[in-house]
Amino acid sequence: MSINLKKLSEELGLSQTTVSRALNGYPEVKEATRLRVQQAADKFGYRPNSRAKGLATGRAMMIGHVIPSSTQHEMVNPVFGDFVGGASEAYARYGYDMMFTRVQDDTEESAYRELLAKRAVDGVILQGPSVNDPRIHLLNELGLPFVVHGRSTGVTEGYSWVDVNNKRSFERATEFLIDLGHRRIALINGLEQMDFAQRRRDGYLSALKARGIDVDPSLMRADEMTEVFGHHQTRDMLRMEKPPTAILASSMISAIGVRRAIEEAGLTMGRDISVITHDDDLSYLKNGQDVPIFTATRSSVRKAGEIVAEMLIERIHNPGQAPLSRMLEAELVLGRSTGPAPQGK
Amino acid sequence: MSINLKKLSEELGLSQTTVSRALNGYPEVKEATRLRVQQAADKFGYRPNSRAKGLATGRAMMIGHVIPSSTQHEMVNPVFGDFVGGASEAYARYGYDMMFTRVQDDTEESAYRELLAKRAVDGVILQGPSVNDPRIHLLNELGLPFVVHGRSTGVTEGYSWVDVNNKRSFERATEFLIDLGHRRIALINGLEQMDFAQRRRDGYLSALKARGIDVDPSLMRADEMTEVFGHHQTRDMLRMEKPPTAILASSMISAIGVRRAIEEAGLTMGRDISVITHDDDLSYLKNGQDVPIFTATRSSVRKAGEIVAEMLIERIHNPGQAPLSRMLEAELVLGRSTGPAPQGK
DNA sequence: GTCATTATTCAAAGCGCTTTGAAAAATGAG
DNA sequence: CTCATTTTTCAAAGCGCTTTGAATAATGAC
Repeated sequence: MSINLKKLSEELGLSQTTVSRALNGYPEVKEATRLRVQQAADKFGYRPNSRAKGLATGRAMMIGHVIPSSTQHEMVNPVFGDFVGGASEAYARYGYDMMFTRVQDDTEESAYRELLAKRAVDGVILQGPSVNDPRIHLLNELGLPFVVHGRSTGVTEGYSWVDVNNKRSFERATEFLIDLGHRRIALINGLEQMDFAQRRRDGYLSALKARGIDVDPSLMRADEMTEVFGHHQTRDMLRMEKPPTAILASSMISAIGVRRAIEEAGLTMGRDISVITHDDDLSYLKNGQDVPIFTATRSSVRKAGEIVAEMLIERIHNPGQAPLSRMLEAELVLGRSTGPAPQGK
Repeated sequence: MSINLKKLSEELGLSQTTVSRALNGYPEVKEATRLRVQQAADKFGYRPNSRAKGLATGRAMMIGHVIPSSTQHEMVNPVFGDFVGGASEAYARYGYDMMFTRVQDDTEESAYRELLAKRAVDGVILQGPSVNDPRIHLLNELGLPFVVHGRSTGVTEGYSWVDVNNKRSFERATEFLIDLGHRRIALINGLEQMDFAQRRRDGYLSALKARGIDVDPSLMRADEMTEVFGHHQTRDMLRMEKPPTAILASSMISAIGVRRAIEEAGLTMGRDISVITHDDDLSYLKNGQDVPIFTATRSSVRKAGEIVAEMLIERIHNPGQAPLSRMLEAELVLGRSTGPAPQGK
């Protein structure tokens, strides 16, 4: 079988204690010995068995991500890869690995309990929080370190989070459209129970209200943010008696569908109808090269993943410390999808 | 601290042996005892510590995925989420978890060695193989069970794989375009060193050759399959003296860019210029609802993930067995993006 | 050269589980 | 009621590491 600590120490004529200490950088070992040990370890390609090490230290050096299987689109979704990419960047820096557990939606709670009981992870990241997300209370109760990507309206107890200022960014986007003269502004949002969707709607409504513009519920659509959804809703709204002159979309993917519907209707985006989308700055779906295709509220989800991961590691290393939080501001980038509201409409 | 086997067995007045056996379904324990143990375990929410269990059994119940950090777009890419979603579905069925390790590109080899030496995983999945991928030899040498998603041209030793018949599907797509009267057919492919890109090109070339159509190298473009890339290359080609009348794209994402460029040029897709794309059948990026947007070679990458995972588990459970393989045929779905070649062009 | 310090090294216990080999309990044939 | 068999349970070893408390070696003051 492969080399282990016992064999390595026999090979060196040293005790396991000394070899272990040498490799883990403890001060009570002679520099010359440490060097000798190090070289032998390299030579034999020795790596401590992670399970044995974890058992002895009580630390798994592993971060858990729990993926409910039903919420296919919101989780196994376009941002997933980039978010995970950012997070894993941070994990790698601190020597952590990441683990995914897939669960049936109704067993998500027990999945967390199990993760803790099995001592499989040192902490978890909670993705895609809904309004009043019950998982937060559960995790607090369990005492398992966690950080939420997003927030959960309605939850009163403390928790650590990293979130984009969704309300502010959609408020700004809406104001911008109003300034351009738009009055009939549609919102193509993500699933209503998702917290981010709620906040974006709040921002949208708050801007309309501040400018005294009536809210038309038929201009507000919400569902999973697929391309098809964006297309479908836009086509539908363009057939209305008084169609919107501007559309606010919650993701680039749905915005692409919006664009498709606009063009199918023989209209031109940015002239006949304006579009602003949220842009997660995905690596494979850049918003154009020099000039952005869409005017957008931009915030890198990859960066967010990195920050979330770093915060979690911080919390794992300093348990008992008060919850942390970090608000990220989205930037409003101007593209070619917006223009003055057409006259006489 | 939390409950463990020792405490549980004390609680029950039984030995650890019996409790362990009862929970693991061994036959040499009285049914009444098993029931009593089971109930107590449930009551206390007992779960065996996975690291201790792994140490004792020598099995990690964990599958590894190694993600090279440079290949951002090809790995942290749109299909990543769906592929992983499918795989995790299969893992869950067999009680495995999945683990991701992020590595610097130049340390990928040592990452595998380390994974093995640390005994952190029972097997790994190799994603995104290039032509002559050196990782295959490495993994064979290490004796770590693995399955490749895709194949690697040039590698002569045996290995298990699951792949789409990329050559055949692009051959068919090209033939289809030729049948429609197209003669200047462009190929907007993925990175050249990727094996799938190579095979698709082969299929494309083979169809052209079979019909005696000259190959124009200026119509063949290859790079990371982003939206921007599809757009850029298409715009570029449309400005040629003799622009293509049809375009073959390697992914929906680039096809969306292709479409954007076509429309920006004032042309209509399906009439002025035909497009066929490969469609991974992503959950958030369906190719239209009833009528597909694009004529496409379709093959679910989610399904592929599931098959790959299942094959890997099979190999883990039966080591030493001859390599397995599975070829998936893509289906050619007809959408609105293709039509007869325009006359006089 | 001696003895108190300090620097190194070591043996053994412990992390929480599985599993081997042995012991105890139950069963049944006679 | 015995004694051989079969069931059921148990004590202890082992998985590969870290870490405690003790032992040994090196150092330096006198």
